[in-house]
Amino acid sequence: MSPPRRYWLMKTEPDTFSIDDLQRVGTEPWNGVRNYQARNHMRAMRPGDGVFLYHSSCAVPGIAGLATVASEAYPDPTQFDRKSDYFDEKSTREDPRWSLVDVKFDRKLAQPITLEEIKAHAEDFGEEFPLIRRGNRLSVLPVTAAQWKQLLKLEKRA
DNA sequence: GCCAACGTTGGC
DNA sequence: GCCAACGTTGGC
Repeated sequence: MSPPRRYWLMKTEPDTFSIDDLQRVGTEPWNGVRNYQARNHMRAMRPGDGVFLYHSSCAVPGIAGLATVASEAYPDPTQFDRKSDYFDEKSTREDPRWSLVDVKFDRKLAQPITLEEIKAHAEDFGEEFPLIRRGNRLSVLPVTAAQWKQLLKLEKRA
């Protein structure tokens, strides 16, 4: 029996890598995550899991599109690359510290589900929803099936 | 193991 | 650009 599909939210800065970039490349190895909690969430991902792609640090922060987890977690190659910004001299190939998954483009939302809208419906998501907790900085976070459904209801169809 | 200093994130 | 919140580092 296959495990149930799970859901996640992954942040990206659109100036660096946006939903349009993901659409263009199709599938992207989600490298550069250097936070243990976020890493652990990626290690829990399974191919087929649903992903909200969230644009942060931009004019209108919010969910910009949908994607799918396209691989199991595997070692992030940039941790071994001296020339990479994500190089980690303390990581070894025998015991890699950082993991990533491949993320596959699903669709771009006609209009983003903005952080403002999400906050306005905060009561639908419960107190536990990390995205709208004060000072949240986690770049990869779990979304429950109920939250996934509720959030999609906020989408304005074209 | 505590905690101050520091760096980063991310909304505004 | 500001600043609050948070994670990490390193001295003790």
